This record gives sequence, C-alpha cells and structure tokens, in this order.
Amino acid sequence: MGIINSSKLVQWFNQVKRDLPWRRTKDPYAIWVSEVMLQQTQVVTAIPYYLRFMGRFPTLSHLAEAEQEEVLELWRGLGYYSRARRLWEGARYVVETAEGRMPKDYQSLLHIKGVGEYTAAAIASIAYEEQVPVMDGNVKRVLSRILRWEEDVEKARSRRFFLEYLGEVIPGDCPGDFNQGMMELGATVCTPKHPRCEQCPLQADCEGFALGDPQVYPVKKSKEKPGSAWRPTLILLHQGQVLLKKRPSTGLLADLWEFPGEEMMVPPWENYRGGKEFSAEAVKVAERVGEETSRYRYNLDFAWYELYKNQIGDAACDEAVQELLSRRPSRQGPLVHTFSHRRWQIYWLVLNLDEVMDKTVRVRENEDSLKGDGLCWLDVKELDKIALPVAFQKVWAKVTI
DNA sequence: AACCCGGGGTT
DNA sequence: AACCCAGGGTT
Repeated sequence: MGIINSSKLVQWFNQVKRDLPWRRTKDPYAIWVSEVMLQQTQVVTAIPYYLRFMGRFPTLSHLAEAEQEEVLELWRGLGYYSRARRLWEGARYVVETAEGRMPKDYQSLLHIKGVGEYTAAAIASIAYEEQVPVMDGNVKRVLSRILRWEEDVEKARSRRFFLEYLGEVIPGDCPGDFNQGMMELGATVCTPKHPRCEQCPLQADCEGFALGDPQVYPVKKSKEKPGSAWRPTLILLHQGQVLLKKRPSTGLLADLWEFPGEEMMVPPWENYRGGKEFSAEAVKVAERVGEETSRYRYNLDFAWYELYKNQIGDAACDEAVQELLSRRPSRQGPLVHTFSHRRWQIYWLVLNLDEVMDKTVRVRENEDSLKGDGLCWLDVKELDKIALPVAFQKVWAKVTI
C-alpha cells in the first residue's frame, strides 16, 4: 500500500496555493466562516459572499450581535440556509459561554452546534496548528484514487480507514498546510472528471495513476432522482406591496420568506391535498363563483381559494380575494425549479387587490394580525433585500415582466 | 445507517 | 437535459 509523501505535498501546496481571502488570516472565526461557506460552494462563488460577510461581521461579536434575519439575507443565494443559522447560533454560543473566546482545540470546537468533525479539524489545524486531519470530499477523492479504494467512500468503514491513514501521514510541524494541500490538490489537480495527473505531486504514490484509471474513483452509491411536486403560489399585491410569508424553522428553505403557497404531491386542480376534505366555506365560495360547470374549472377555483384559506386565512382580505377569484384570473406557469432532492412545478396566481380597492380597506387595519402567521406586506422594491429563495425570485421575475 | 438540506457548475 | 459537488443534523 502506498504511503504518500507528505512533505512533497506540503512543498507543492506552498508553491502553487491560490491567494484566497481566508488564507491571509489565522483568525479562527474567519476560517470558520470560510469553511462553512466552502462546504457547499465552490471557491469562485464563495469569495464575494465571504468578503461581504466579513465586511459586515468582521468579528465573532459582530455576528453574535446581529439579527438572524440579516445573516440569512447575506447568505441568500448560497443555499443550505440552516448552516447560516447555525453559524450565527454558534457565534452566540461562543460569546455567551466563553466570553467571545474561540475554543482552542479540536474537541472543544466540536461543542459548537454546526461545527462537525470536518470544520473542527479545519479550524484546529489551520488556526492553531493542531495535528488533526481533515476529511472533505476532495480528500476522499484523492485518497480513493491513491489507494484505488473500491468501497463506497461514504461508508463508515471507508471513513475510519481514511482517517487512520491520514493520522499516520499528517506532519506535526505543519498540519494546516498538509490538510489544505490535500484539499487544494483535490480542487485543482485531482478533479472529479479529468484529473491533471501530470501536475500531481503525489503521482509516484498513486495506484490509480499507475493503473491508468484514477478517474473511476471515488466509488459512490448512485443517487435517486429528485421527486416531483407541485407548488401553487399566491402573489397578492396591494398598493405597491406584496404579501410574504415566513417559512417554518425546520425543513426545506427554513426561516426564509416565500410567496404564500403550499407544496403538493398532486396538482391542486385535480385533487387538492390528495383527498383531504374541503372546508364547507370553500365549497360555498366555489359554488357561488362557479359559473362554469366543468369539473376541471370547478376544482381550480376550489383549490385556489382553499389554498388562500389555509395559507393566509381571514387575516386581511378574504372578500377581496373572493372577488378577484370570481373573475377567473389565469393561472401562470409552470416554472420548474429543481432542488437536489425535489423538483417543483410552480404555478401562480397574481391577485392585485387594488383592482377591488373598496373591498380591501381592511388590509392595513389588520396588518398586526398578519404577523402572528408569519405574514408580512413588503414593498416590492424591498424584495431584493430579504432572504427570498431563488425559486421565488424566479417567479417574481416573471410577474413583473 | 438512511435521510434531509439548495444552490451553481460542467458536460 | 443529465450529471456533479458536500458536511452536519436528525431520526
């Protein structure tokens, strides 16, 4: 079994390493921020986010004192928003429990929520020169090729073996450079599809190169295709404002804003909520406005009003919405948005309450009651200043055109 | 151990 | 259009 030449790797890293903003500091907080961003984003994409983030929150205290909302806003477009929240929570945790002093070793770093084995090892080795190996996707790819590792690299067995291996080759005098070297190698040379083996400082140690098939590693279990779902959405406009709703704190797009609506496994105009009974009130409205008798048309009105009742309710503008729905606004879409594990077909209705102003005088009066449901009227000009997921940004782009 | 969590990039 | 990329938390 090949044992890699650690000093050759470190030497290579110090020669070719890219000049990146987070490599100009030993500040553990800055490294923490960069590592969380880089967990989900390529370097080129992360740089402007990192600079913006550090500009606004230059220290742990700045981040801890910020509102969660502002942190999410700066994260908008990066994805995996729970990580932004955990970073913010982690900063508050450190400030509250350790008076703002970052934990100084791998084990203590692990106590921070949102800091797992990888991030703790990265901070400990880079900021504190602690001799602890990191293992990210790059390292797994490099090792799996050097060793021609035939098992699924995500298996616990693979992880254990790789960590043990790394523990034997990580140098005590420059663990941070070694770790960064392994990751830099995976990012720039030992790339997923077309590794540049001729540039590799570990070529002599690599069984994959020796046998001519490094690109077939790492072996991974194949993934399922994303499941399909419908996403009916209501765009309510009123005096230059649009109605938004805060998403729950768990699950998809946690804590972000959305236009009110609901994910459904079946299209709402066929079978709203997959067989759930409609409310008596919704039936009444559907019958009142249902001039057409076709089942399709009937269920469509039915579904949009039911959606309104469930997601917005009586809070502000029930009568106005009923009136607008009775005018049979045309359904817009679909707009397809694909997540890693789900595929939304977004259909939306634009309801401009100004068209029935006399019936909407209560909208503003009841504004306070909106907040309890996470509902909020927002000036449309402010839409680019809040944490609105890309899926809804795409919808809005089509609404205004 | 299996599943969830979003975006952007490449081919 | 179909593929790739990834670590932490939860169950």
